[in-house]
Amino acid sequence: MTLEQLRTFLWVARLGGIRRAAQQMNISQPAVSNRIALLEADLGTQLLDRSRKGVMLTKQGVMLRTHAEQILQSVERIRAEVVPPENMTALLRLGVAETIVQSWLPEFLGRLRATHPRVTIEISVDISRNLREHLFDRTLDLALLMGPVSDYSVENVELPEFAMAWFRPVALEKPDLTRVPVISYHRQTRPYLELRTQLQDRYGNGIQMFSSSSLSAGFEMVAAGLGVGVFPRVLGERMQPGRIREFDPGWMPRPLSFSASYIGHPRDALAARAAQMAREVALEHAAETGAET
Amino acid sequence: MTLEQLRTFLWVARLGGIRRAAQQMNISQPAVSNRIALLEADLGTQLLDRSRKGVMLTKQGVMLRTHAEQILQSVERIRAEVVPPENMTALLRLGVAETIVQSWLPEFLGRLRATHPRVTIEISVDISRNLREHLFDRTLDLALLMGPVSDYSVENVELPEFAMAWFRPVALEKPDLTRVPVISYHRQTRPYLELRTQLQDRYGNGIQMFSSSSLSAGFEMVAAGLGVGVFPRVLGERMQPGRIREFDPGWMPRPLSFSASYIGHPRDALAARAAQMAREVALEHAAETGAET
DNA sequence: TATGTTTACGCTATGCGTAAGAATC
DNA sequence: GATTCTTACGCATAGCGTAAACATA
Repeated sequence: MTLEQLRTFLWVARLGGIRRAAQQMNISQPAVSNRIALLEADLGTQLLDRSRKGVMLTKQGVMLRTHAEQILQSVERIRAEVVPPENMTALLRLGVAETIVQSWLPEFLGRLRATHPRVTIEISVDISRNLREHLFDRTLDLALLMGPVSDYSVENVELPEFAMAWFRPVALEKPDLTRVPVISYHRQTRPYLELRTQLQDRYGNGIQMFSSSSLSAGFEMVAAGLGVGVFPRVLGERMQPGRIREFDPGWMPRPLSFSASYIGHPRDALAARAAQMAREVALEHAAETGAET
Repeated sequence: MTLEQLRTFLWVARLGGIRRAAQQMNISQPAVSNRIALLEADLGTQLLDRSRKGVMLTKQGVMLRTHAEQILQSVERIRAEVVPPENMTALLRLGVAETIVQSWLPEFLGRLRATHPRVTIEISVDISRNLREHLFDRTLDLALLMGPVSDYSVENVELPEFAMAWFRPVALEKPDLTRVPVISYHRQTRPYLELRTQLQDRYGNGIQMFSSSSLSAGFEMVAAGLGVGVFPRVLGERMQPGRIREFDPGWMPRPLSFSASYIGHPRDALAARAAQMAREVALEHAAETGAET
């Protein structure tokens, strides 16, 4: 019995097929078949019922699964507790929503690289909707996104909220929301949809909205006089300084809630640790700027 | 990280030396060095302090040890619970005291072979003193001996006691213990030593004792008229039928207590199971013959 | 035929033992 | 110099991927 055999067996059990497990593990499908066959031979008992659509666990397979999960969890704990962080070698595929990029991501990356210098970090900036998807297909280990991700398999570490604010070009002193376009997040994000609903409730259907998948582009549009913007307050203080102003039309959209989310099963100790670190950095950042909550 | 590496590390930790671990595992000493080196490289941290006299665990080594023991215990549990007994392939090196051989060993072996047909059983019959020793140097997996073995590393499963009795040759109606030799167990066994003390307390130093490392030889000596014997009562009923008689000199030695003993750390699931089975068989046997307790 | 498995087979790289080297008392 | 661990090196083989065969709906 080897740990690779157990790990392979668990992927087969989790994904319900040898082919799928092979794909997940980036090895050939016969290699998985072989590992399972060796494990079965070693234990002298059948673990899988092979059928047309994938595989089912036998009674022994079910029992093995429990133990195997425990074992691999212990292995994870070894990596988390025994290995000094500065020696930890791994790849962390990190997905980040742009709002985070523009506020405290640099501090977070700095801290992460300081404590885990041998960890390679691979960053994808995307809208939360896509980040969530990539979390599920396991092409991301950790996502800093508009959360939480409500799925039983995902662990969410709550991050501080971002208070929203209205921004206008300097020239436009008293914007009339029924006549000026409102610029905000990407069409497929929650804040965009919420904002549209609220605008329609208050001002009817005549409202014109622009959406931008890039925050800085959105701010640029506001600064250029194309309309007013609804963005996190803290970002306005550092983007387009002097070219935009905050204003109060009498109401505010809800603050944006973010989370650091990762797959909890199988547990990735590094992702868990990084998520906690993200929370710490974000809280410190919020305390300094004093504005996010 | 592989299970072999963890197992090897544990032996090094337990025995305090790479050479000793190699000896224990029946592999070359550089092989052990290499496994440890690979494990250290994998975890990116030093696990052992190499010194002149064996090795010491580092802080990380101590932490790893705990987790590794847990992991290998889980592996043991898999073998014990997931594998059907009839498919369990293993070698059980069994040490047995002759008293057991002469009473219920055959039933025990029969049951063991029935439930675990693929397990190879290797039997050594010896006096308990030597069995105990071979348990410690790990050349025995399980010993059925006069117990218990009082050592923190040994698990003892209590077996039914054997009541003792006095036997005489048919011809010698009323033996005088001060004049007739007393025949019993091997010189280095506890019952022999206890018996000698009691005889000296009661009759002074004049007592003559014969000892036999073979029970059947001891009975033969009694039958042949060389002296009286002190042996488990149940054995007298089947050995030398008709040629010996029980008698009562007014006192009895203490009953013999036996145990099924095995090393508890690292735990051997098969030995543990066999020990329980020995207890069951022995209790049934005692109930049938009705004489042992 | 489409899907998912096992079997067959050549090849690479891991990990063994032997033998020699290095360190420590 | 005795003891114990590491390094060096040739070699066997465990386990990989490719390709083909097999099973089942």
